[in-house]
Amino acid sequence: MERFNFLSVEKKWSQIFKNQKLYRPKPAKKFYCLEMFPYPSGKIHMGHVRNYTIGDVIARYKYMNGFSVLHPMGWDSFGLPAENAAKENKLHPKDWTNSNIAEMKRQLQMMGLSIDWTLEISTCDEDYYKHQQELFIDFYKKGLVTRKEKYVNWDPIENSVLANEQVVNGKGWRSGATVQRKKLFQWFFNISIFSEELLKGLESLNNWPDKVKLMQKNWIGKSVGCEIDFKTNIDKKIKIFTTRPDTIFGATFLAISPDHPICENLKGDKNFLKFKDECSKIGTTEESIANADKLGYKTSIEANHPFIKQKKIPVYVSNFILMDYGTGAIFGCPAHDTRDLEFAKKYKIEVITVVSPKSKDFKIADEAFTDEGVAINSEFLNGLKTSEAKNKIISEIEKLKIGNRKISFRLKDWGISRQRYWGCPIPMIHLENGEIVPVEKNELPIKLPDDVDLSKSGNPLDNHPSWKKTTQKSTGKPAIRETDTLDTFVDSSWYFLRFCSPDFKQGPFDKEKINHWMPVDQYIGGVEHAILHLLYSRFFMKSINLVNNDIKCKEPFKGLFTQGMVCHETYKDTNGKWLSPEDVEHDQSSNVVSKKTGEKVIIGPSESMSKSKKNTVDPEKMIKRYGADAVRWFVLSDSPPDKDIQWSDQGINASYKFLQKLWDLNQRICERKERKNNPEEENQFIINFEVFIKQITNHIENFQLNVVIANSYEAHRLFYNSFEKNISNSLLKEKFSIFIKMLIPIVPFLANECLDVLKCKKREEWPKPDVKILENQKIKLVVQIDGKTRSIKELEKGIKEDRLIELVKMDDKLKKYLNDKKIRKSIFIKDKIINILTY
RNA sequence: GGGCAAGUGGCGGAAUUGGUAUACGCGCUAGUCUUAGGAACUAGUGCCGCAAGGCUUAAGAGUUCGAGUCUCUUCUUGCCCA
Repeated sequence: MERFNFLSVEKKWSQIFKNQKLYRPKPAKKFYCLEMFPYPSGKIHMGHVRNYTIGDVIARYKYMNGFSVLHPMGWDSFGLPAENAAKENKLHPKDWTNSNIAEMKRQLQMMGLSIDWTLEISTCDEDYYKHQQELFIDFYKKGLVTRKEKYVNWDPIENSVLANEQVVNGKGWRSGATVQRKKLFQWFFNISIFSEELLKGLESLNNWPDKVKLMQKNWIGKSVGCEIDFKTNIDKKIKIFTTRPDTIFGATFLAISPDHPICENLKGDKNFLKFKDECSKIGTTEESIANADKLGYKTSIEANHPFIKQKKIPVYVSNFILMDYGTGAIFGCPAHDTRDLEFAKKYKIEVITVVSPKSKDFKIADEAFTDEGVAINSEFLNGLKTSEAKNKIISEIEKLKIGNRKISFRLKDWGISRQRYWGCPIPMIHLENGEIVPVEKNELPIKLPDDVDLSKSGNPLDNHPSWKKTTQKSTGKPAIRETDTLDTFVDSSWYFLRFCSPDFKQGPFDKEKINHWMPVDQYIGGVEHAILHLLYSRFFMKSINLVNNDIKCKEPFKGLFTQGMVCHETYKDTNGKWLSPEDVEHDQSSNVVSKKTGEKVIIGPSESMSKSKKNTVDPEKMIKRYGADAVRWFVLSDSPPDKDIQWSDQGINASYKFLQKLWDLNQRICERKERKNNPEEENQFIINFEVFIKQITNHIENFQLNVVIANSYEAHRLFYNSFEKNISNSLLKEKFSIFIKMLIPIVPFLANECLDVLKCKKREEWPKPDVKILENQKIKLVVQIDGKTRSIKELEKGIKEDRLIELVKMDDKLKKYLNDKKIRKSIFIKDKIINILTY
């Protein structure tokens, strides 16, 4: 028999897939299937293969179910690596990027994806970033953009500002350099004005993983509390923020940040300056502050307790209060806050218990009680539950006009300035009088200069001899261009809109097209973007709604799926150097050894594939060796798509072997000699097959693609075993063709080729299980006696309990379990189970 | 430190959501065919036991006729936030 020649079959079908689109005419419902677009780093990796295979299964499946499917692809092509590569290889970032795109596109096209490549976009194209500059100006005019001086995270290696979320453990996420604190003028998107809406919008996202919604919720970090002004013995008040105003009667100190304005009064105090110095040594990241010893400096300032006359409260400057959060000042209630208690013990501050788990006597000893409870020792709050006490005290505070209810968010405005070359220029100009204004829209795009010197340190656009010098168009006055470029997260915050009308000239998008295709019905990508990219995209959608009042879509991604990573064992030689999977082999006694030296290799844990650990597997090599279908099959087969998957040579080999078997069976079925048919056998065969239609359909709908693969193995076995049965050729072939059709989304090359051989023309429709056949099926009823399963009986549907007990009593095998015992009770679930209980 | 997941054979993992635990795949064992097998095919494969049978979903309790699934306690791992 002829073996499956994937090389020629893939060649044939990729020509067809290239022009095959998944659109259908009008009455069909739309389905927008999108996978996160890649950064063109050079070559595709297994993570891409997994991501785009999952997306392709969904896109093709939805198409077969009658949807008109938008399935585009593009390139997230601005970013620092292009500049670094340019420095190393003396290639212009544009050339480096574009050649990577060409290479990766070629590789993606080997995979058999149902992408409409006519929609391809690249964020570093002028055609794309021109419209991004338009959006920036629109946002600016709506007050969504500000420029402010702020402490920033400065990465000394990248010579650039990092967003908070790009600082990991006090280090730059890419460079690994220790981040410094620096005060700079920066451009910001005012994402925080949407805090409440971004939080609320999460509730409508039913097709998002709960885990992602929770992460976003925590990131936005809404806390309800109040601000309270404390009078002091100097002429300034101290405004504090607290989420636990109900503990005010337990307040025994105030703590303020070393950066608090009131500290200006202490500038002459040598001890204070020494203390402040000490604080800055600890570092500025929230983590190091949380882990550091709680330090305090007792000032001479005293505050008055707002509800206890004559009570004076000491004011400490403390290293664990951040100026950025709330008002930069708190009242300390040691009894009910862990950090406050630690602080109080260290400085021997009074501890007053004001909340009790029950209403009885209760006193704090070694551990703070931070849960909700009942107020005690709190005058007019006594006996109230925490939530009631909060409301009461806040209304009291508001009555006395010493503070008010306040909702505070953790979400900060999004700093978008980057001092880099390879990014979208910010379309603003600085006039000589200090005014900063947007350029006219008809001047767009503000293009990046091609002739740029990247070898100097600092901001390349600022270093450029002439680029920044310009004039204001309306007045002819000289002006200086903004030399910061936009964070690349901006590029990816609206690309899904551009895909709906990638050639639209008059603006970022054609509203009609957006109203048709948006929202993205299914978005698929890595969980590492769970917070930032998704939050920023949601912000863009809200902002665009603010600028345009005729856009229907409020949330960009209706459905979200986050796939797991592709992992591989790691290998090190005896010198501790990383070895790639290609450098190792199994010797005769099945030890893993180095190919070069023959020495034993140390096998490390399976980790996410990365170049630094050399545990990557090249997708193109695998496709060339096993075929694209086998690679697709494997990345779906071994683990649930949302979990990590282990790449394994045995696994890909098994996939390859199975697809060969499937091909063999396909051929055998085509050449099968006719048989006398037996209606009963045929009937059973039909029933068995209908079950698979139902299972495969349900499992795709639930994203259980690994189970779809398992079902397919089983379905194959059904046909394999039915080959010798008394089933007519036409029936066997008809059902087999339906089975192969269901494999189109998973293995499009093989499935389409099989269908050609089977001479099956209609292949655009997903089969529906025959409900009648499934309903008339016999059932398998579990018989338990005293809770133990003793038999499984195949019976007609709808059998009655009495009749069943009769059957059990007569059954030779079951009789003995009943012996002569009397039946005490039986639990009967129709068509499912009977549990007979004896005395 | 806080929050959220998860823990099922030698391994990756199923389980119609409270009703046959271990589907499917890998690996392993035996056999057939082959010059050969890292090919193909057949059979077997949770644990104890010759068997009848018993035990088994991290550990322990609880609810239930019935628990991998629900509740509580403990342990372990992963992720996110600090």
